[in-house]
Amino acid sequence: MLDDRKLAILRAIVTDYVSSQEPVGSKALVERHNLDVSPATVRNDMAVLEEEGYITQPHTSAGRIPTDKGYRLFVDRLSNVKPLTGAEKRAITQFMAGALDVDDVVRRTVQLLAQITRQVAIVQYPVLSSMVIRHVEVLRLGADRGLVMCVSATGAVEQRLVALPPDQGGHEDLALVRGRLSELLVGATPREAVDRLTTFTDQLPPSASALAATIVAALLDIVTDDPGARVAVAGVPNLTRFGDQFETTVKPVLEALEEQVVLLRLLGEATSPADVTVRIGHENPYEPLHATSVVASGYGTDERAWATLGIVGPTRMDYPSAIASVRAVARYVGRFLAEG
Amino acid sequence: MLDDRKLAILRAIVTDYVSSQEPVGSKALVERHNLDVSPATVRNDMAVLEEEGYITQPHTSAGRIPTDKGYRLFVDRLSNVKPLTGAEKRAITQFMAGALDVDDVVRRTVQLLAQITRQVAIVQYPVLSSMVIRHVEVLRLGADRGLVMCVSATGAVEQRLVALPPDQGGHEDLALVRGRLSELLVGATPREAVDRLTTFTDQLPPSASALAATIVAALLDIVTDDPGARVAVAGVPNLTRFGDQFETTVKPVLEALEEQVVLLRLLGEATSPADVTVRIGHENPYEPLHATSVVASGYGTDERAWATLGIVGPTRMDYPSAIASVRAVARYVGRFLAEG
DNA sequence: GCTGGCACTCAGCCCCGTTGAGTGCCAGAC
DNA sequence: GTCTGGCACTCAACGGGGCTGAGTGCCAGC
Repeated sequence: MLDDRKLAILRAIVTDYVSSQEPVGSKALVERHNLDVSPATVRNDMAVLEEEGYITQPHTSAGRIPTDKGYRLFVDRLSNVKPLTGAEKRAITQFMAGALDVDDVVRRTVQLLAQITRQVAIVQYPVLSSMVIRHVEVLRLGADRGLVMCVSATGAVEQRLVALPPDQGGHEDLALVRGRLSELLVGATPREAVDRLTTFTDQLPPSASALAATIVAALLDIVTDDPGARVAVAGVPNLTRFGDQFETTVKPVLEALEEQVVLLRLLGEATSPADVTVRIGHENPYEPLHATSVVASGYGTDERAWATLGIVGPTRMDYPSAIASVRAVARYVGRFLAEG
Repeated sequence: MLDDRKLAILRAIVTDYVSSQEPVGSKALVERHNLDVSPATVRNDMAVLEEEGYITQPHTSAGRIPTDKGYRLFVDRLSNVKPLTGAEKRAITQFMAGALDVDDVVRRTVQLLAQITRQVAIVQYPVLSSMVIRHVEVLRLGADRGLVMCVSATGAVEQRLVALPPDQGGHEDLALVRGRLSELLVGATPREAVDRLTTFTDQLPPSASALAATIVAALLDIVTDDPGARVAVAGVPNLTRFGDQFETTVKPVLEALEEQVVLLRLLGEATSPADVTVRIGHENPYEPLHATSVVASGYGTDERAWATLGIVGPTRMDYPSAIASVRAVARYVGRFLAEG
C-alpha cells in the first residue's frame, strides 16, 4: 500500500512541517529533499497519503500537514532517535551536579528537561511506595495535636498532622507507641508496612490504643495514598512560542497543569526509560489536549520504575529530539537517585 | 486643580474601562453615570485630566483609558473597598475547612484566592523564622549521609540532606549531638537558634565536633535562609482571559511565575492584612511586568506578619474587589493558622 | 462656566481585484 | 505501469479604496 517513496515523502512532510510550521507543498519537498522525482509524482503520492488519512490539507489551495495518524506512523517507523549532542550531555551532568536531596533532584530535573526540550516539562516525585522506610517519628505539637512523619532511605520526608487524645496519661504511651512503630517499620517497604500496621493496635495496652489508632491511620495514609501524587512543572513560558495556537494549545495546557490529577493521568504508567511513551493528539486520555502530544517515560532503577516524567507540547513537535531528551534525562536521573 | 467633577469623571472612566475593556468616550460616560452635564463639558474635563497625565488616548479618534497614574489616584482616593458578598464569605470558610497541615492550608488558600479574584494568585509559605522550633532530628541514612530536620510548632517541616563523616565512632556521638541540639533549640525562635548554634560546637568533645559542625551548618541553613522562599501559585489559566494582551500580560507573567526570586520580589515585604499593598504597572520592581498590577498583603497574627500573599493581573483590574478579597483572605488565613 | 453645533480624525469594516503557491488531471514518454 | 510536463483551476493572503461611526477639539452664544 505504502511503498518506500511514499513513506519517504511522509517523513519529509513531517520534518519540514515541524521545522517551518507551514503546510508543505510538492515543489518545495522535491527541492529540499532531492527526491529524484518530479513534483507531479509527489503530488500523486500525496493524494494517496491523504486518502489513507496520514496527511491533510488545511484548505484546497494549500500544502499538506500531517494528521495524528501521520505523526504516529512517523514516530513508529520513520524516525530514528537523534543521539544527544555532546553539549546536551554536558548540560545534563552539570545541571544535576550538587543536588542536595530528592526534592532538589526533582526540581533540577524538571528545569533541565524544560530547557533542553524547550517544552513544558512535568516530573512526578518518586513514589515512596517503592522505597524502604528509614525512620518513623511521632511528635506532640500541642495539647491536642501531633505530627506523624515517615522518612525513606533516600531522604524523602512525608508527614501528617493528626488530632491526638488530650495529653493525660503522660508521655509514656506516646514513647511506647513510637518505639514499637520504629521496631516494626524501619527497613520495611511500604507494602510490608501496610501488613504490619493492620495488626499493630492489638498488641498495645488499652490505654494507648486510641492514640495508636490515630497514628496508624496517618501512617497508612502516608504509606499508601499520597506519595507520588505530587508533580513538579517547569518551562511553562515555552508555551508562548505557540501563541498562534492559543485556544488549542496554550489554554488547554495551562488548564491541565492546574490539576494534579490530570497531569498524573497524562504521564500515565511508569515505563522503563528505554521505552518512552508517546501520545499524539487524540490519543491523550484527556480530551481538551487533543491538539497536543505527550512524551513520557518512567525513571528509576533497571528493575523498577519509581515515577514518571515527560513533556507536553503541540502535536507539531520534534519527536526524535524530544524522545531522545526524555529518555536520556530519565536514565540519568534514575542512576543519580539510585547511587544517591 | 482637580475639582470633584473631574475626579468623578476619572472614577467613571476607570470603572467603565475595567468592566468593558474598551476606551470610554464622553457621551457614553454621561449616559451611564447620570452626570448632569453635557458631553462637551465632560470632554473639556477629560482634556484637563489628559494634560495632567491621568488618562490617555490610544489614538486620536478613540475614547480615553486610564494611565498608571490614573489608576493610582483611583485606588488611593476614589475607590471604596467593596465589602465581600455573603457568598464569598461562605466560600472562604468552606474552602478552608478541614485543612490538614500548613502546606495544605497554603494550597487551599492559593486556590481560593485565584478563584474569587479570577486572577493568578501567589501565596508565600509561612516563614519559619517567625515561629518556634518544636523538634529537631538528626538521622543517619547510609554510611556517609544523614538527614537533618527541624519541625516548627505549627507542624511545618524543613529538612536537609548532609554528608556525614563515616560511621566509625559508633552511634554515641550522633546521639549526643542530637540530645544536646534538642535541649538547645526546642522552644527557641529561629533568631535565638542562630545565636545558640554559633557557640554550640565548642561545648562538645572533640570526637564529635566534625559531625556537629556539619549538622550545625545544615540547621543554620534551615533556620536562616530558605524557609519562606517557597511560594504556591494557582489560577494560571485565568490568564487566558487576557489572551488579547499576550505579549504584554500573559507572556511576562508566565515568565515571572517560573522564577521564585521574582515572585518574592513582586510580593514584597509582609504588611499587616489591614494594609494591602497595590503596585500598578511601572511601579512594579520587575520591569517586564510594567503592564500588570500586583495586589498583596502580609498574613499572620495581629502583631506579626508571617508571610505574604497576593494576586497578579493586568493593570486594567477591578481594584476594589481585588483589594477586598486579598485583605479578607489574608485575615482569615492568619486567624486560621494562629488558632491551629 | 456650561452647552450645542460643527468640522475633523481615524480605526474598523467590507468589497474587490491581483498574486502566487499549490493542486488535480491528463496525455504522452519511458 | 509508472513517471513527467503541461495546463487549467482554486483560494488564502494581501493591499487599495470607500464608507461608517464613534469620538474628539474648538468656538460662539447663553
